[in-house]
Amino acid sequence: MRQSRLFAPTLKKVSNDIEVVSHKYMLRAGMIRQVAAGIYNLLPVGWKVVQRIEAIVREEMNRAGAQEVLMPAVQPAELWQQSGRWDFYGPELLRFQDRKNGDFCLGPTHEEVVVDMVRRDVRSYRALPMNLYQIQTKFRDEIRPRAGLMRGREFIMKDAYSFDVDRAAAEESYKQMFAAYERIFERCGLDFRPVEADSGAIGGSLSHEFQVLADTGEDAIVSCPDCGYTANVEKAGVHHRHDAPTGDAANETEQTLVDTPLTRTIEKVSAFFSVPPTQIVKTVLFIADDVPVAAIIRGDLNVNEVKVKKIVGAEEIRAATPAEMIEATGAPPGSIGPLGLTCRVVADHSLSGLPNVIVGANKKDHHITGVSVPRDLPDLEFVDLRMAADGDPCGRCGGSFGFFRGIEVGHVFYLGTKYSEAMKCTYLGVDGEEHAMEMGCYGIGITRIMAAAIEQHHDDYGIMWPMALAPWQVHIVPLQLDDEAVVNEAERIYTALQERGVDVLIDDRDGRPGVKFKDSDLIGAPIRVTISTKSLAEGCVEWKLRREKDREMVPVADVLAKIAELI
RNA sequence: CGGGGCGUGGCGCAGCCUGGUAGCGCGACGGUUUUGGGAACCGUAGGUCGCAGGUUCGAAUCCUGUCGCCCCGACCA
Repeated sequence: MRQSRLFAPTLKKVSNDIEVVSHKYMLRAGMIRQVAAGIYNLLPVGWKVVQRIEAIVREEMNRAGAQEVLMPAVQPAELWQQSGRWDFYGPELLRFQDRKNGDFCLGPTHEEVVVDMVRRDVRSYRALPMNLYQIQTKFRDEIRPRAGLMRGREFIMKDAYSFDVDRAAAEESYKQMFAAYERIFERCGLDFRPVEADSGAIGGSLSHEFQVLADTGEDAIVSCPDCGYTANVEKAGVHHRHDAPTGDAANETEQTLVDTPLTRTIEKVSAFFSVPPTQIVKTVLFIADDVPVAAIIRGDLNVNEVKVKKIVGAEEIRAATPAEMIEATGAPPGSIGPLGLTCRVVADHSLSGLPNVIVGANKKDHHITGVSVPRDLPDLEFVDLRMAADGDPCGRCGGSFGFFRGIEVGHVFYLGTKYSEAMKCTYLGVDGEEHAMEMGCYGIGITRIMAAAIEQHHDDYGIMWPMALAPWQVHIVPLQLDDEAVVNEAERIYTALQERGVDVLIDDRDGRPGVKFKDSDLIGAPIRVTISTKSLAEGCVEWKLRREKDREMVPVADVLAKIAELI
């Protein structure tokens, strides 16, 4: 590509409130431009990188035996009503009507459509297993899109769906996809971890996220250095060490009702009584499928909503509003507690056996001291409700969790028969009976990979593409365009590389060296070859790798071979 | 959905508090000189100040409403 013709409007500056590196550099390198909140144009450079990622994904998906299809972005409500998600999905699903007032939506995912496609034409166990994938534009009307392509409303996704005869076969498909994903992210040059994840609203029971390590990531992950257990904090099990004091009668004290004005938070209660947060019971009220549930935990810890949801077996869960708290407990936020509640109470292991704690009194601005958990709350069952944090004991082995942040670039789910049953996607088995197909679904955020790659590969000057994702592997930068020798040599290398199938960009613009170097660093091709009057006088060109500081003079005759070594 | 902020030539910003000629830097175009890390000079073009009302002799500036965008939190396959 000739840079004089390239539509890559590079910028020296972007607005001050663009903070995330990948967002900034994609704008500055002229890869993307915003159209609306969370909606972007991909300019030639950005699109080229997307195509690189897509090519890798296709190769590995095909290698894993999946078949590519293309499903529509616009989907009829009817299918979503069949799966039950038309009512369940909420405002993230962008709905609209056609001219005949028929209901439609823009697909945020494609379970419904793919199941419909398969159920129409796949009738026999002989056709299974089957794995169908597509690379397609998704739309999710996110509450708050942010950080450029990191969380857009419209984005490009690879989604795959596997169909199998039984659970064992489905798990085999899952494993194949898992392995394919490892190869894909490896080839993309990303430092990533597969982590155990909550399966969320999409359902199913077995689920892993592929997280790219980055401080700007939105997800929190804990990992145990001892046993290797790695999980999203939403899912991570926390070990219960039995280091809590036992409920000795000798330690037990009388309950006392205390007037505690202005103590709405654990910190304030802690300060009021001059006791550590570990001697306070934190009570959090949730509404699980319209029913209030109180979760209690030691004051220094946080309740994991997802764990509560699982324990009570709810479809949906949310924090209660202040009005709901008063209705359920008689007290506003800050004063609720576990004693005398009529709603269900679930307790974290951390409270087991505690003899002398402070709880909310379920009376505005009052707490009760001297509460003994074994004596006063004898019927509790203790479970793991704790939001995993840095240093917490690993749920598998009790080791100490490390904490890091990640960008979710892939997610694999085992779905079971959730959709196939709801939508009657069945096959005729060897036994001559109809069976619901066992499904899995597997997503990769293509545009998000591009953002994640930049998060991991950049410096103060711009992007440092991994070879596999680079829009161009080689950037040729001739400096003196009025020097025929310089131009000729640059053109010779340019043509030779093209003939060898190398993707190469030549800066044939008549500009000053500084401008060319800045743009080159910004766009981030891995190899830069600078050709100047000075270097040619020695029979050399200047060789510079984007990732490395040093430049090197390389004889003109050796350049092509040297490039071949790296590509 | 709660909190905060911003909409002024293509881009980045000042001006607003205290109403009275719309300004700076970059970019673009023409020219001269330049050419190893975002050049200098001369000249040119380009703005209904997000939109709609209101107050006023007069509104980018004050008031009301509205739309859009950004950030934090909550939310999220």
